[in-house]
Amino acid sequence: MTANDSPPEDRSADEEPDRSFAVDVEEVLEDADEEESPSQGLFDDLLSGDPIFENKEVLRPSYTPHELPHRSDQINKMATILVAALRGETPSNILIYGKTGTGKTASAKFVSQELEQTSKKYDVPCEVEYINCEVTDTQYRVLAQLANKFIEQNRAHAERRLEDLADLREAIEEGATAPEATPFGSATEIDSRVDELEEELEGMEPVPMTGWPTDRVYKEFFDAVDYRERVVVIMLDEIDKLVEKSGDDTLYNLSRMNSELDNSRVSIMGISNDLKFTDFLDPRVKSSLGEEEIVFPPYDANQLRDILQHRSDIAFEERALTDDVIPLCAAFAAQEHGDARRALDLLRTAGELAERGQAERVDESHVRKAQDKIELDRVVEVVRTLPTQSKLVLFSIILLEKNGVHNINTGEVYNIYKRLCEEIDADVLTQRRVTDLISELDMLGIVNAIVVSKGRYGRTKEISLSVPTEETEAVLLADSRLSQIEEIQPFVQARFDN
DNA sequence: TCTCCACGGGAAGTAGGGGCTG
DNA sequence: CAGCCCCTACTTCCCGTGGAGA
Repeated sequence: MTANDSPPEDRSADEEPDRSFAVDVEEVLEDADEEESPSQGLFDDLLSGDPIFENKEVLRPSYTPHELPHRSDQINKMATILVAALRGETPSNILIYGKTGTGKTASAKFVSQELEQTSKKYDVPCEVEYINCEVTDTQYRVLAQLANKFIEQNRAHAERRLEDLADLREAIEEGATAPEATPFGSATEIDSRVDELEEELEGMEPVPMTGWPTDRVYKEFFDAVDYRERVVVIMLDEIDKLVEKSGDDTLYNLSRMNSELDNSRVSIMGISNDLKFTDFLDPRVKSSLGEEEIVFPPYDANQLRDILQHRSDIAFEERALTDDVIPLCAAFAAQEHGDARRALDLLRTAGELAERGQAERVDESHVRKAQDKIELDRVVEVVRTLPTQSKLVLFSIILLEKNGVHNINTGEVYNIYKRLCEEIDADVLTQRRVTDLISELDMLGIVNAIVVSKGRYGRTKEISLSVPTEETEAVLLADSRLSQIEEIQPFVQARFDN
């Protein structure tokens, strides 16, 4: 991962139709053994049926809709605050709260797009930078990423100026007298300006992703922002993750920047899933960051229905859905705390299942199947990408569960875990560490661990699996290291009998 | 009522890998 | 190269703690 590999131009290419076709091919091949193979070509059958989707992209989470039903209040409030940027003033910092899938990010992105467009229209320098703090979760990385974005922009800016100057220079050389209006009357003045710019360009080297002291990165970022006059809105998505992992230093630094900047103004827009995260903040940061607060309440089933209806009109062919599909998706998602992302996912998956099953229309059964599939996919993905040590811990829990032990406690898990480690020759972690791993599994929703006190017999976590045993075990055993366990399983089991 | 189990969980420290500067 | 710095993954140390049973 290098710092300067973010060419945003690729996006349009990504969205070309043949890409989604490519995905479909994979899915078809994957399922080829399940379906009756037709006598004709592999694809003929699939193409011959009525298509269900008209534009599947609309249902993906990456899609930013042009209209966000039931969010106009929040959007208007954001716009009223951010309009200050277009007047060249510093907008108040904004904190946006709301659970996942309540349209926070979509609304914020929508508003920032509008803001940037309007700023171009009126030629006011105003930029929005989006950072997802779940990915970029340390002060260093946030600063480095911001610094690099601005450095890149500044480079582009300086390069444009250079081109302009070159044009001017050429014009002068061709004999035309430079217009009085230009500040660079003579060729020599242009040359010295060119030299200056080239020197500036030399200084604009990207910040490495690791290695520098943080204050140096901060300085670099600071200079890059202050390079020219503008208002910068920094959008920190999942800001609670950042605070949780690396404290409030980043926010403190960012919020006091304005007092030191000469040319530009910075405004922070924080987006958080967690209503209480400001409790951990320094009071100064808290008050400056929370100048304006906007809450996104969860959608209820009716609102979800509107949203789904809205998108499905674009996404699906006419009459591709039976009447009960959208209400059912909405109801399922409303149970999951009004998560619109989940609702859209459900609808898309249901559509895909119908398409694969070559059904003419999407109906209720597809939605139910989709619900199961999404849950299983999530679990499989999470388990598959677990580090080996966590896999071993999880495997220990599964072994215990399979042997009829319920309300498993930490000690039992640790004993089995130790045996497993010896068998596959892995490092044995301390019990302290293993409890942390169990807590992590709990947070991922793979196991359910509650702390209970058994009086005389101590205090422990009671652990139970919250995912299907067989499927999870299969995923674990697919790991190259864990697969060695398969043969020693009877041995481990024998330990229980004594 | 008091004890004391079997851990939970906070804090601080360490090792090792990556990367920079001079 | 040494001397920094940062990050992750872990260890060590240690101070709780809810409640069954003496």
